[in-house]
Amino acid sequence: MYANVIIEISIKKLDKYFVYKIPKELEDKIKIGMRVLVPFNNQKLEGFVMELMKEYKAEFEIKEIIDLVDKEAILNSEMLSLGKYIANSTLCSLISAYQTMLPKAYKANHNTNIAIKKVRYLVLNKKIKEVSDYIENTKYIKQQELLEKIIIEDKVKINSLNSTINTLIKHGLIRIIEEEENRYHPDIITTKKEIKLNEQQEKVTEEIINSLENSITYLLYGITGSGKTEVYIQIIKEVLKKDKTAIVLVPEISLTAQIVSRFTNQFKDNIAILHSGLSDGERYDEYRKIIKKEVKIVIGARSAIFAPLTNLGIIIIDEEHTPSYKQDSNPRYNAIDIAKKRSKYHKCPVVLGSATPSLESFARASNKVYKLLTLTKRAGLATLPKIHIVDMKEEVKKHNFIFSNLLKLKIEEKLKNNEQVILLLNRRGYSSMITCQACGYVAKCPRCDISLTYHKTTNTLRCHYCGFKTPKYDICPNCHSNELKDYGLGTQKLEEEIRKMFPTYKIIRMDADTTGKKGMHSKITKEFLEHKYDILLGTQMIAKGLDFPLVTLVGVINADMSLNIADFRSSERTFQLLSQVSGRAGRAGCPGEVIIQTYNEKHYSIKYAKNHNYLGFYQEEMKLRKTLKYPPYYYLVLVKINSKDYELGFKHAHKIGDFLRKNLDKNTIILGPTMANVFRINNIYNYQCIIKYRNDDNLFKSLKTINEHYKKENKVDIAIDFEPTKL
DNA sequence: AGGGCTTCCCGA
DNA sequence: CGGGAAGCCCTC
Repeated sequence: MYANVIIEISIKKLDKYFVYKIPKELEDKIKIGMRVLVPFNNQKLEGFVMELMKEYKAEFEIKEIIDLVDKEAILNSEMLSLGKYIANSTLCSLISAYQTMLPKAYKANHNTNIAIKKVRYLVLNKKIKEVSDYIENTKYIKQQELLEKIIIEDKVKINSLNSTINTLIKHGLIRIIEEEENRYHPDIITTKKEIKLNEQQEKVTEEIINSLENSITYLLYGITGSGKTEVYIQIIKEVLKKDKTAIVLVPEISLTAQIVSRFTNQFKDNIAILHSGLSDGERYDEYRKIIKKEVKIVIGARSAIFAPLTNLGIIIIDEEHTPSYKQDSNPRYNAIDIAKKRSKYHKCPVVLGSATPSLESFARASNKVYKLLTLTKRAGLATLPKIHIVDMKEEVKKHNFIFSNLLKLKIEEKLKNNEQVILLLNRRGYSSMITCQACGYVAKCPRCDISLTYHKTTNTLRCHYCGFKTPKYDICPNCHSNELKDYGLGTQKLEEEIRKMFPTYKIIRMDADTTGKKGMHSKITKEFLEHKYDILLGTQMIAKGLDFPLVTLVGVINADMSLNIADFRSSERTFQLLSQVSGRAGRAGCPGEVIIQTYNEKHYSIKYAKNHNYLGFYQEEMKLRKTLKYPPYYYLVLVKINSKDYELGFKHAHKIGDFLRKNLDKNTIILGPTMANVFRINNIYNYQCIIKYRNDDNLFKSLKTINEHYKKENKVDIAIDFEPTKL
């Protein structure tokens, strides 16, 4: 017998089947989806068995499989076909598709030693009666204590042996057992008891429950605080009753103790949790719970969509508009896509939930591709917060550069009432750039076309693209004057300013720099929730999914930052961000207020956010998308052409542009090649073509041809991104 | 990816 | 002439 195997090297050139002979003794053990150890060009490598064949004729020498890696296949048939679907639809290598579907513990050459953690316990080896007799007759207190402890607790965990234990074992009174241990124990906060659903929630839940056997995609559009999570929980309860399983996806950043607790309070240990905060070992343990069918619910970030649950009954994707559901590196898959694929396989519904659905999703709901369900009322007694817009152009005249009078006033007021405040500023670091007042010099990254950000806490200048850092200097390297000045506002400077303004209050900053270490994110949110701080300031990571009952004021320091990004989605992103962060204010009964500071107070995404008017925003933005020929009216493909060699990149970018123009439909629009937004990153030059199309039969075939062609090219790298999240 | 083989460049 | 870096090829 022979096997077609894919090799665990994720390189475009090796993206094909290799044939191996199966040794006689492995013939009845080997299965498709198993990992095998094979000889490959003087190396021993791992690979996946993709096909089994009785005969194979070849003009090259066929080598033998060395051994099986697992006893069972680690890719079941659904996963096998999902991987092929990803490879085919995103034009990535098959092996990289499987690698993203599996936890690191199943990958070859994962240098870390991820083993199953075993813990030793002491248990009784004799009847309690005999042990009790022994306790009464022995004179050793240590032995008595230990035996009593075992009697009470059934089993006692030990790290090492000692003479007490050894003696008792020798007497046959106790013995050691080994058990597998799960490393991950999420922080559990006991949350409010089960809330009674309001009429709307009831109706929505019922609608979904009534068609749990169908592969339908629902768009659950529910304003912030309308109790979407409660609806999810009710649906899952129903799914479990049918002995089926559930996947819940949430954005990475909101996968904190808070949301997890909502589910664990309800479903106890019937849940596996998968997110990037876990160590490889913890992740392995969580994953094994799924394989061993110990859990029926999986909650996780993007890649949890691949959880190998069988008999899926529902897939829920919360905050469906979040761009992070699309992976923006190699297998450029979209978790929502995968969800739909799995929903077809399992004949179960997908629920996409959001307070600010993506235009694509809402348009699909309007066209009846998705079934629209709405929640328009906030759960409980909460009302929507009042939103004030502050025109910063006027404030600047009063020399208020960071805080408007109104914001200052309101912060004081809330703090005096012993309430909490959240401030959003979507830029980390201290200031956005360093320039010389004398000669106009701007500090730039030597490897990228981007100016360096000053980080005061480490006194360094950093590049937010490639990670380059250099100590801050006070003398201009160009004209040697000492007139270097920093411009722009980052979270570090904001923190400094607030501390100056409110020295007696406790302030905490949350951004990529303060949450770098494992567990910091949940630590900060937990402590803020416990009111150990009065003000939380941070980047957009504070905007999502968190629920702080004492927060009555949310301030957006500069709403223009996300507006000024050159991307056709910047208005949509701004509207979503403002709506999300506004939702943080005034949840549990006490009314909330939001202050948005901006230089574009007339901009429609700010105006509609002020009035909590999603539909108004949707309609206005859709008009624009239509005239500008952007999604949802057109589909997009981004073709990136990268090279270390400026000239070569240019040449190939044009070659690709010409090829596309020659081969694609005449109604398809091809933009470029142009230099990418940031042309040079880490000394690599980035060119791009953008394709806009509605339907084009030649498109996929042509892109595939390009992709195949550049597998062989070493000096130019291309990446094809279907439905990119940013341009 | 990574190892082996060829090519090419330069010098105490 | 020789060593070492750089480029190129192959992998069932």
